[in-house]
Amino acid sequence: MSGAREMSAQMTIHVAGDERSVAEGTTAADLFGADRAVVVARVNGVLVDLAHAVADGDRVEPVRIDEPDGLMVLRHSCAHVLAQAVQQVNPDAKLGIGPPIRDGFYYDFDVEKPFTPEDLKSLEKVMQRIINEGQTFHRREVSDADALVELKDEPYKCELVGLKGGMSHDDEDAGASVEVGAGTLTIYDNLRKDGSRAWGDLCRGPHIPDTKLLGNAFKVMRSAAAYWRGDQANNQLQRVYGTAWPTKADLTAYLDRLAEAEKRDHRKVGAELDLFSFPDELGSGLAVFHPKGGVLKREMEDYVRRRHIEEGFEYVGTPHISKEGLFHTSGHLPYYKDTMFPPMEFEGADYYLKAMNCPMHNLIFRSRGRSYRELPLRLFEFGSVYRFEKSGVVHGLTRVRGMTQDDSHSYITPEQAPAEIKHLLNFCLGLFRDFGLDDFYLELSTRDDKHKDKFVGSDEDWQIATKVLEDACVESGLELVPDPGGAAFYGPKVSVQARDAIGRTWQLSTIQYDFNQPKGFQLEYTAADGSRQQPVMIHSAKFGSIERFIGVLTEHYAGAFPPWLSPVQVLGIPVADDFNDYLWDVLAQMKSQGIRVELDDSDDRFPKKIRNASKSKVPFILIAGAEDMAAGAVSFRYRDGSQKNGVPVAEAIEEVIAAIRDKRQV
RNA sequence: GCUGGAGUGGCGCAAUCGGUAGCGCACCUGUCUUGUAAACAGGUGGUUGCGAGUUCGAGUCUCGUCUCCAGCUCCA
Repeated sequence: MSGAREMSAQMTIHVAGDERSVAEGTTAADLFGADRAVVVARVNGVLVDLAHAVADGDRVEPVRIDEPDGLMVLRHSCAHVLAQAVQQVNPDAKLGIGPPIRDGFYYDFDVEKPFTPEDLKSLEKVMQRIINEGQTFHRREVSDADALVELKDEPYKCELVGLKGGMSHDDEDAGASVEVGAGTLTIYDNLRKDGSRAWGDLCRGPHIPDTKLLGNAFKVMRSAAAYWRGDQANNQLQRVYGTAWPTKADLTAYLDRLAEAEKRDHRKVGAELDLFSFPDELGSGLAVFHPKGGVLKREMEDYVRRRHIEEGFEYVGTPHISKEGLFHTSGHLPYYKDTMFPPMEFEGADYYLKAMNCPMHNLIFRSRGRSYRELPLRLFEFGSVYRFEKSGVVHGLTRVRGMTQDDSHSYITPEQAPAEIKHLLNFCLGLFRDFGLDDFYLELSTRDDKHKDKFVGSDEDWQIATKVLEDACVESGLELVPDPGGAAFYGPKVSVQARDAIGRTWQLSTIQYDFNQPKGFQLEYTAADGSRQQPVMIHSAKFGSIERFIGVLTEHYAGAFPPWLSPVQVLGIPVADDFNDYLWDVLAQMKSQGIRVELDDSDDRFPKKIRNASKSKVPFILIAGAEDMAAGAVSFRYRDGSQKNGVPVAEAIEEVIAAIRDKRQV
């Protein structure tokens, strides 16, 4: 190093776009170290430690702690501090992997006893001490053989060393790539101020220069079990989740966001607003809709049904159960049996609750000869399906065992596929906008080529289907995220993901290209030349499930639904009993025009009625007292607490009607 | 399904070392009722999720089971 300096050989590099001449041996820290907010560098597109020495011709950019890559590194380094803390408290804990994730990080450990909430609290204290020590991260290259010797007490790390090179995509997904990259193995040592080694971990890096940067803007969140390398067949490790941010204020803001999400939780809001419940007596994952939730559900269904018909769908109806043969033909019993409820046997046949509507729609298609002139033939219904979801995954309305799909099947010629998919995609997006969601991206789920046994159909069929879907996605201009291995057993799918009011994403629509069921059901139509041809079918559920969508909307609006969906649209509150009749007369006029109204004629005093009304989140509170009555008027109180007094009755009615008609939020 | 946590009136919570279940809201009754987030008084309601066990005695300890929560694995 000093030799190089003496020679003072110069080299040319590009720093954040500017060409600069620097001495050989210059590190990223030399270039950016003065700014503590710069935590790592990007050299020729690759993230490296600040201690990394740049080479002639390198393109070097600073990476700040608050940009996405910087946050990932910060969180990854925090995961190391957590692991150090765990091994300090429990030297027998074996290390799994510890990657950064969205908003935080986790680290997996093999420990005798799972972590208790108290353990997590004390771990946080130990972490804080490590951070306050100002330990520095140092990268050290090791050979595979040396690594295996050094890590002889870390069986999981050794396994990762053995995997290096032959790493599969699954492992990358599971975060293993954070520990070992494709190239030389590296170990990161944490050194104390006096230069002694506090801890070390097999890791690809890079890391922040020192632990001080973590400050007090981190938190250990929770622990849970996780399978080693994400495989149910492997050991369960104890995973500790944490979060880390550039500043304490960022951490607080994040915790506030979590609190906001909790406040919006549809299970909580649904109970508060008397929308739906999940009676134990029914069984797990089965919801009942109360009158107010019933209004919401009916409004949605009525609108969605009408829109389907306008878009060229035909409304059909099918039963909830069927003899097993049907689900053999469709492929569900061979490929999907675990997710179906066990059969009930009677009259010598096994009957299954349906998990999908498509087989029954196929029977409708097949009920008579079909002409090419009928295509696209689009069958649609609100189909009740039942799925035997594993007990641990059932969750509110978003993951249930009994649900209503707004399910349709388009029977088309292969040539019609691109146009039909585009049509469906636009239809879905339009529906979401009507419901107040307007931020989307697409996910393309394809077959996992390594597990072909989970999917039916030839390579060629899959290739064609995938290409058609992908083209439609690209053409939509929306962001497209690949999801390898996520396809249905009978074909690839596109799903529409929507972001809600607080930025969370939900999977809603799915559009699936299916060449298998037409084969299985021997569907055919007569082409123009008189030949018999096999149609392609496109499955599409716009909201996925009505139940889930109600859950999503409840959280999106935090229960304050736009007037057209609100169970009660106008709630009348008289200033005193004497105005009950006058106010009811106004409400009755609204009611006769289809507006959902209620009058609070309870014995409560006026302020209490206002409070109750506010908590119920009705969009329009209508107030009438002596002044209003004298003027033939009413007063509005809106959800934000604002007020509009002395509105002539006719005007008030028009205001409410317009808001409902325009599907406006108020 | 797996790991951990938790189930106490409709909802939110309390109950010390194991000593026989209490509060607020809601609900019911009565007296009230005049302009923007809680009038006052009284009252009803619980086999502490369910079933065993330990104990003189179990909300509390043990086992089983069901349900919920967090995550894993899956998925609309």
